[in-house]
Order: sequence, then structure tokens, then C-alpha cells
Amino acid sequence: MDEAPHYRPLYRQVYGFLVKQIADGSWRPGESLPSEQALAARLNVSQGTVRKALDSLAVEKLVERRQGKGTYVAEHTQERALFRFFRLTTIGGVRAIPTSAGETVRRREARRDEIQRLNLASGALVVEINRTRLIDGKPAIHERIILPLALFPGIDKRTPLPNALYSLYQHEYGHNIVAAHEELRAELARKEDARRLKLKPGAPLLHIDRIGVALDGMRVEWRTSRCDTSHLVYAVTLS
Amino acid sequence: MDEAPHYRPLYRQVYGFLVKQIADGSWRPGESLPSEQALAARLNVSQGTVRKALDSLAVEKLVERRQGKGTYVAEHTQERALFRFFRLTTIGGVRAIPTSAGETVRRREARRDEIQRLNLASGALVVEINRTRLIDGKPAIHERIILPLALFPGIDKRTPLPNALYSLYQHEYGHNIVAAHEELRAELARKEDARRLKLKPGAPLLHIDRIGVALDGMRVEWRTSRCDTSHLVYAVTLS
DNA sequence: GAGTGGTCTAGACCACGCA
DNA sequence: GCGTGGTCTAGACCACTCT
Repeated sequence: MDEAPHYRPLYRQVYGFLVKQIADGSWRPGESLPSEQALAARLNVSQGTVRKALDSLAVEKLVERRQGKGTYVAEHTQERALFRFFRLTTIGGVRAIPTSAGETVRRREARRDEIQRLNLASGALVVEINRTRLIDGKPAIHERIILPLALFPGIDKRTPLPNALYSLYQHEYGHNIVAAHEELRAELARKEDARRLKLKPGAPLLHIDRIGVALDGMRVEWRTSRCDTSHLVYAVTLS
Repeated sequence: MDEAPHYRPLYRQVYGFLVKQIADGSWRPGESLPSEQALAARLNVSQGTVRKALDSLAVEKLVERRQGKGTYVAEHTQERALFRFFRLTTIGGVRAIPTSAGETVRRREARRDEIQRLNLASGALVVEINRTRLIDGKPAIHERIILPLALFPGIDKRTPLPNALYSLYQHEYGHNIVAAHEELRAELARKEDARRLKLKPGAPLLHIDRIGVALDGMRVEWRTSRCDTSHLVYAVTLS
């Protein structure tokens, strides 16, 4: 007997309704939602039930709640978009701001591995972005970013791209990145790594493979980063 | 005016009380807490307030709640202790079970970096554990674990140590590891790495530096792992 | 059927931000 | 002073587990 759950609590239904509204853009990033009272009245449930749904949304960082003011659709501001999923810090533990250098953008047919990772149809078009990131003015990370063109029409014409791509995704294309699945390996610098990051071939590199997942569960971005960790570390707290 | 918060909500006070009881061992791992009703009566608050505190504890994985049964003090079972903070998977994404080989345990005075990382007094004694971990029978990870002897009296006499150390820490010493701060870098295999992991010197290694933090906030363990990531990846989901 | 946690409601009051 | 979210209470009923 492996049945689907026979029943969804009311607050989960309210939660689903709110997520849909946000995904649709009925309330835009940065805007405030109706008050708990107003939502409760509109949906014919008690305020406590709305509250429970909103609290879940806040935990998942889809909304922000401010006592005395209201509940706001969370926004990937430039600042936060840069750091929410960016785990690299200088060795003292300080976040250094990455800047871009040497950006190239082109569109082409998706390769087999890209089709698989991003759940694309064969023959789909993608945009490939290559850019080197500087920390304290020195090249430290090389990123290759693969985007399905269908989800980001015309993004290859928007050069130069902003520092914080996730903010662009959210505001211009409505794709709200809410989770990132990362896989890390140690590798050796190849010739092209050495050139881009001013290293010797054979130097150790941290290779990071990230799939960015949007609010609706779609895999929206594949990003591979190759990082010189002689002056940086990837810091994460597990709990 | 940088004042301390003027007031702590009731449910936070209840939360603090419960954490203290668990830390003290008043309820032992695996045992059930009193029911919400009973706690509410004992503490003179409403059941809803107790519930809110228990829900926080459940989110932080200090307790587990089972509908129809009760609320239980979370337990680092062998199984879960192994995997809760273990992010290495085989490339298909499957968790492989590590086994131990070549374990050495000795006690000595703490070195400067250990004193700093574990907040020790100078001259404090530590236990150093070195062991190589096998995945699918092949050496893949070398761990060096530093423990303050004061927190783990006699642990150096307990060889061979179990596979899941965190379970031992919790049940035998009352140190409940609830968070791990990890820092990752790519490095090259040195001669001793090469010997232990059957690699060539100069092969890439993932170096993981972990501080294990206990329930009371104490830094209880410093663990450095050096991993051959040719057949493994470090997988983590950011959100 | 008894006891547990889970959901839902209604209402009172508190803390905060703003005009 | 008003409206917002935050806390706290009391009580009803539901879903689950075990006896």
C-alpha cells in the first residue's frame, strides 16, 4: 500500500496557494503581501493557519517578515544574490567580493551532459558564459555557466552581465533560485586553468559543480567553478 | 544603546529549560520526554507554548517527534552518526560506508594551532587519532582527529575505536555534536598521503578541516580529512 | 479506548514601525 | 494611534500507535 497522502493540512494548502502566487509574480519581489488578517479573510481560514504557512515560507527564505511592517516577497538584492550561495571566503573567514574579468557569452546546441543535467530536450539551445572572477584584484575562480536559452531568452545579448546573476534571473526572467546542489572535487590545473588563473599546470584546484534549482523545482543553471584555494577556502556549516 | 534583549519569550525560556535538561542527561538519548500536557502542567504554561519550544528542538534535531507515540531525545545511532555530517558520496550519488584501517591513537601535549582551534589552555593534553578510511575496500580518506583529553578521559584506552565516533562521544562522554563547521581546500598529495592512500605524490586531494561543536557550544573535536576524490565527491545542498 | 502529537480556531495582549 | 507581525492561551477535533 504505497498511497499518496490522503490529506493535506489546511496550512499546506495555503502554503501552496502562496507559493503559486509568488511564482506567478502576482506579488513581485520586494513587494509586501496582504496582511495575515486580509489573507485569512480572503481564504476563509483563521489567522493562525495563515501564520503557519507564512512562517514556513519565511524559513525557506521565500518571504521576509518584519514585525510592525509586513511580509515581503524575498528579493535577491545584488548584495545577497552574490553571497547566498557563495561559500568561498578568504582564509581569515572574511567574505571577499568577487569581480568579473574576461567574460565571454555564446549560444550553441546543448551537449549530452548538459541535456542530462538540466533535463533538456535533445537539440535544445543553451547559453554558455565563461568568466574569470577576481578576489582582491587577483584571478581566483573561473566559472563556466550553462543556461537553457528557452528559459533566458536574449540573455546572450545582455553583455556585460551583472556581477550578481541570480538577481538578474529573478527580476528579468522570473526564475527564483532557491536551492543549489553542489558537488566538490579536487583536481589539477590544466593548461587553460593555468592561463586563466595565472597558476602552474598541476597546481591543485577546487572543482565545484552546481545545479541551481528554481522555486518550481526546475533545474535552471549548471555552473562549474574552478577555484585556486591557496588564498581561499570553501566554508560551510553542517547541522 | 546596545542593550541585551529586554525580554525573552516564554517559549524560548521553555526551550532553554529543555536544552538544559537534555544536556544534563536528565532524559537520556533515545528516551521519551514527558508529554506536552505534562510539561505544560509542570512549567505552568500552556500546551501551545511547550509545543512551540519542542518544535524548535525538533528542527534542530535535538529531539524527534512521533505522532501517536511521543517526543524522544535524538540519538546518534551508529547509522546516523556516520552520515549526518559525512558529505562524501560515490559519484553516482550513493553513500558508501566507510570502514577503518590502520588506526593509531596517542596522547600528547596540544600544539599551538590545536590550542587555538579548540580553545584550550596552553599545556592541555589532547588525544590524536589517525586512521585511514576505506570505501568499497579501497583507501580513500585519511583522518586526523584531535580531542581534548579533559573532555574524553581514557578515550585513548578504548581501542579499537568504533566506526561512528559521534555515537561514542554522545553515549559515553555526554558530548552531543550538533554542528560542524567545515573548510575545504584543494591540495596536492604529499609523500605520506601517497603512502596512506596508495596515490602518487602530487595527486589532487580534497582537504577538509572540521570543528565539531557540541550542544553547549563547546568546540569538542578538530578533524582534518584528506580525501582522494577521483571516485568520491563532496555533496552539499545550499538553501 | 486511552494517550500521544498534529491541526485549527478565536481571542487577548505585546512589541514594533510609522505617520 | 493605528496597523503590522509576535506571543500566549484555551479548547475542540483529527491522525496515529499501542494495548
